[in-house]
Amino acid sequence: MKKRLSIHDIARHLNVSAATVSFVLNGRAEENRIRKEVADAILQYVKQVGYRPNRVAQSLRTGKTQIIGMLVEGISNPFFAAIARIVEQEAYQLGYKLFYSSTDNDAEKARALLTAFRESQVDGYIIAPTPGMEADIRILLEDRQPLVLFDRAVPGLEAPTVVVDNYMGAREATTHLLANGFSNIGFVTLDSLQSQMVDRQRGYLDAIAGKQEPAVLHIPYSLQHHVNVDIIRLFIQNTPKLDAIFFATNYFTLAGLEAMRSPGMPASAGTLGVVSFDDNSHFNLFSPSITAVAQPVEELSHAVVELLRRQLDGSMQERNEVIVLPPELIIRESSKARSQVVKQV
Amino acid sequence: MKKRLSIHDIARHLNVSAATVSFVLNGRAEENRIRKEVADAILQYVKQVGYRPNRVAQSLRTGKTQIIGMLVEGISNPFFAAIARIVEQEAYQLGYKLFYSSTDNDAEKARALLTAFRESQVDGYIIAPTPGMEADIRILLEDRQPLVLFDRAVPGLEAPTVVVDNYMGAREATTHLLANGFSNIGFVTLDSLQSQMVDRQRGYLDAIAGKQEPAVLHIPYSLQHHVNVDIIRLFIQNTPKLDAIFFATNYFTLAGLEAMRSPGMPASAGTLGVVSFDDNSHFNLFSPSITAVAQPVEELSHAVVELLRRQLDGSMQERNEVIVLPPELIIRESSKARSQVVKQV
DNA sequence: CTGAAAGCGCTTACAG
DNA sequence: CTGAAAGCGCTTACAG
Repeated sequence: MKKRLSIHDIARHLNVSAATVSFVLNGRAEENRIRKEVADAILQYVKQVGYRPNRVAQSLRTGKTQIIGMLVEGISNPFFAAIARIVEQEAYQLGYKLFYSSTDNDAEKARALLTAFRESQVDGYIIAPTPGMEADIRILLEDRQPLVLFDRAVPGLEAPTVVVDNYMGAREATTHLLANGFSNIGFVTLDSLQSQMVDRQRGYLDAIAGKQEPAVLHIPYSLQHHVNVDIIRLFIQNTPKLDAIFFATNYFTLAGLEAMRSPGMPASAGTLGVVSFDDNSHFNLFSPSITAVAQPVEELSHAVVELLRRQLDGSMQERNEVIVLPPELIIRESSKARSQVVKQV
Repeated sequence: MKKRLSIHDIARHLNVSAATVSFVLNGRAEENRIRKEVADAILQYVKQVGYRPNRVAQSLRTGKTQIIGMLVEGISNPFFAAIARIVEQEAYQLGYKLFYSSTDNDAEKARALLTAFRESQVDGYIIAPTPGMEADIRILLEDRQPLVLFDRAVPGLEAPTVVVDNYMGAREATTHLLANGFSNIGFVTLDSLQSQMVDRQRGYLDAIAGKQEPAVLHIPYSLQHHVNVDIIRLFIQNTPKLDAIFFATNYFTLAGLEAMRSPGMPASAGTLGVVSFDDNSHFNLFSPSITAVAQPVEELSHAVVELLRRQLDGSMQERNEVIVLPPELIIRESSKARSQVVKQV
């Protein structure tokens, strides 16, 4: 009960060698011309005693762990949770387990996690890179570790990458607001030089160019939620002509909605147009429901796994493919022209 | 660059034995009376070449992986995501990595995951048990694997467990609705015999006893979201006097809110009182904001880690401790008295 | 104070 | 057709 059986225990009991057991268990009985009776006896006995090979020993011997390490920004962010979920399933089909951890966008933490993955000999890496990870990723590339970046590119680094067209998504969303009659659109974003944020801001700026002055709020990362709410509240109060806000990421949308409802806000806050980057399963339940730039989570996950698979099986030559997927604007009530909103209330 | 260094490479380069390097690296230089110059030279060289021990080899030798395997129902469920996040951090403090996977409440999938954990030689298990997992968990217990169950108990199984008081939470929520004048409260729950669901239903039934007839809707697990919406819509339409609904789990609340808004619903649907089991960071942004029975996620996570720690370090004697935490009713708008819209029958 | 050697549980070239 | 042996990279009791 206590002691787990080893392959030698199995072999001894059946009067064969460990090698024979190993071949049978790995489906290589045929090519090693093991007699069918022997193979069957092994399979039957293994099943009977519930023998399970020790993956640690297998890994030490083969150098493969069949594990993929994934670094997301935060697993409680629905966007990353959804991707992790799908990647997990697809990886499983390929015979890999997926282990994921959250970086909180902190390079130190990301580095520690990467080291842990490295020491654990994972077979491949899927990474939403934090700022400051460039050197670490470069080392992985030099050591020819299978690797895919997603959600954001690392400037100056050629690596297999999957991103959405953040620029297009942001420009389209802003243009949509303008078309619906909003004329003083604010942009609330992360104070970050990460590619996805820079691109979203460019999209916003290009859309409003010549039509209004920019009204951009940069919020530092990893403040507490209620601080974000306060900052956005001040922004709204101090930007008098504001009639709409485009939030560059989903948790700012939530903070922004809370800010608009907080006591002491000007009445106009309730009628601000709203668009969010990143969709959320709850956005259609809000009142008004929230217009969002949805990232194609399925396609994105699929592309990530595919790029990794081609490295794992050695079929990828040049490791510089960048896949850019189009986001989709999902139009709901929060961005409707004001007259329509009034009718609804 | 390509070949990773082994402890022997380090030893050879410094003209010491691998044993010496190993002792120094593991902070056991003192007790093995390694000369300080030797120890310093090793540390310095190791740092210089960036040597990283191979955890796979360490694990094979020591039998410990410093990994904890965690099985949740679904990592994209905010309740489980929050717990996984906190447990991950606390485990990390104790020197353990946390690997989590989703069972989807499917015993087959859970069993496969458990096998994978087992083969990977994880040092401990944290499990939200699915129905039908009893035998598997019993085996783990018999093999004296460190183990904590959470969110639900397995009837007939003595194991370290952390749950909230589902009965009290549900009874309190129902009583709250009654006190606010609702008199025909529906209960929408999972068609499941799992302890947490059974307890919530008992809480509801005890609260309404003698005050109204039960109006319970049992929905099978793992239907698609829109099917849940349809089922709840029919339930509302076919329960004419219904004036409030208590949803037994968070995704039913979301489906229910969507059902209430769907076209063709009686006007009264908009004024139904609502309480949800499980809070959600978005519930205060809904209109009306949603009253919820919140589980104490921090305390729960902390208790789970503590119970596991005491098994990992051998300080737990009897493995039958069950920790029951009180949930908290968070009162928001959706359960307010509807004095002005009371229609007497 | 330090080294040589065994062994964790596998896989795989090699020999017969 | 099958077995004996080496070796993956560590740790640790043992010897000196």
